[in-house]
Amino acid sequence: MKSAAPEKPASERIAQILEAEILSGVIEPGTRIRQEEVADRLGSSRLPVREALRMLAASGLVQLETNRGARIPHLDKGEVDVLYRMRERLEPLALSESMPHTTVEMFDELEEIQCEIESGVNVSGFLELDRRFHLLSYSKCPTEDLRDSVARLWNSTAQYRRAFMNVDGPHRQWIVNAEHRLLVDAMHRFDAKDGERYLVGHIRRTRKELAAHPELFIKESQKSST
Amino acid sequence: MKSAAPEKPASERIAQILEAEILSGVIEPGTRIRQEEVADRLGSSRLPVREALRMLAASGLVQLETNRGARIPHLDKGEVDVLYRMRERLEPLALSESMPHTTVEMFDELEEIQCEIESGVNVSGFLELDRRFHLLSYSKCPTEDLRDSVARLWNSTAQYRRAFMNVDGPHRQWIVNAEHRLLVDAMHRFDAKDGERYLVGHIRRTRKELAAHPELFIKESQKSST
DNA sequence: TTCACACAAAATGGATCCATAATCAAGGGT
DNA sequence: ACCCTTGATTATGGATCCATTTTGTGTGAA
Repeated sequence: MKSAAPEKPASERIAQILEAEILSGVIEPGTRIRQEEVADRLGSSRLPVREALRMLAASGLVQLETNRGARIPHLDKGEVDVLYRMRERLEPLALSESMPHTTVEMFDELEEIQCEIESGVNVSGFLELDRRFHLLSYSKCPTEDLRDSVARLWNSTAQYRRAFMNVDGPHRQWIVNAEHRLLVDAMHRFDAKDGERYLVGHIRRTRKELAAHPELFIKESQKSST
Repeated sequence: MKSAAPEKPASERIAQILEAEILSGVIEPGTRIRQEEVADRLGSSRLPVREALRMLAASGLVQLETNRGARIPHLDKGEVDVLYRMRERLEPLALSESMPHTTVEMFDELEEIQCEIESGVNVSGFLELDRRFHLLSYSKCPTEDLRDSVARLWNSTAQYRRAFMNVDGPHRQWIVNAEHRLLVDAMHRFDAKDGERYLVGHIRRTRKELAAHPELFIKESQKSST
C-alpha cells in the first residue's frame, strides 16, 4: 500500500508551468522559446518540453514554425477584438450551463474573491483574482470542451488585459466591482438570463475600453519584428 | 537552388491522418489508440505519434490518461447538445467576420458544392460536402483562433452527425438545401444579420433533431465500457 | 563601405533505447 | 468453484543520440 506516489501527471507539468509563465508575462510576446533552455531550467529532457509546446500550440498559447521553434504570437487589434466577441458569446453559455450546478460553497468563494479584489490589490493581484472569479463561476459547467474553450480565450487575451491595466490602472475599478456583484447576485437567484446579461455587458465594456487603447497593439505590418 | 524539398511539415502529418481517420469513423469511439500500431502503420517512430496524440488531445479529438494511452471519447447526449449550442453562438460570428472578405470565387464554389449536394449523394458524400460548405463559408475569417474553434466543434461532433444521418437518412434533405440556399443568398447580399439568422436556425434545427434520437448516445453511467 | 557568399555553430525534428506503470494470465488458497 | 495474489507481458513516459535545417558571423569582392 504505497500511500505516496500519486503518480504525478507527465509533461503536463511543464505545459502548466510554461502556461503560467506566459500568462504572468514572464515570457513576453514575440520571445522565442528554446526547448533546451526550458528543459534544463525545469530539470528534464527536451522531449517533454517538445510535447508541452505542442500542447500549448494546440491551445493557441504559442505558435510553432517548422524547424524555427516556438514563439508567443503577437496579436493585432482586430484579432483581440474578435477574441473578445467570442468571449461575449461563449462565456454566457458557460455561465448558464454552470449555474444549475452551483453550490453554496461556490457562492462563498466567489464573494470571498470579490471582497479581496475590493480590498485593494495591485495589477497582478487583480488579474489573478479576476481570472479565478470568472473561471470559478463557470467551473460547474459539465461540458469540458466548453470550459476549455473559455480558458483558451482567457489565455490568449491575458497579456492584453495586463497591458491595459498597466496603462489605465484601477481607474474605474468600481465598475468592475459593481458588475461582479450583480453577477453573483444573479447566480444567487439562479437567474441565468440576468447572469448572461450582466456578463455580456462586462465583457463588451472591456472590449471597448481595450479598443480605445490602440497603442497596446502592434500594427499588422510589423508582425515579424520584435 | 533546391527546387524540391518543400520541407513537409513534421508530425502534423500524422495528426492530420489520425484526425481524418477519426472523423471518417474508421477509428470508432471508445477504441484505444496504441502508439506503436500507428507508428509502423504510418511508417515512423513512436515519437511523432506521441506528439500527434498530444495535439489531438488538446484539440479535443482524443482523451489521454496517464500511462493508460489515448482513446476516442464517448460523448453523452448532454455534451453533444452543449457543443451544438456552442456552434450556434460561434459560427454566426465566424460568418459575420468572414463575410466582408468574401470573393466571387467563393460564391461560385459554395454554389457548386450545394449543387453537388442536391445532385444526390450518399451519407459519407453529404457529410464531406456539408463540412466543406460551411467551413468554406467561414474561411475568410481573419482570426485563426475563431476558425480553429469552429473546426474543433465540427470535429468533436462529426461522429454523431454521421450516426444521425445513418438512422434518419436524407429524410428531409430539402430543408438542408433550402437553408443552404438562403445562407448563400444572404452572403451574396453581404447581409450579415440575415446570414447569422439562417445559420442559427440551421444549427438549432439540427441540434433538436439530434436530441430526438437519444439512442445514438450512450448513457453517462456506461462511459467506461466499450 | 556595403553587399554577398560561404562556413560554422546552434536549435529543432526524428529514432532508438531504457525505466516504470498497467494489463492479463496462471496458479494457489479459501 | 470462485476469488485473490503474484508474476510475466505489454504499452506508455522519459532520456540520450543523430541528422537536417536554420541562423549568425566572418571574409572577400565590388
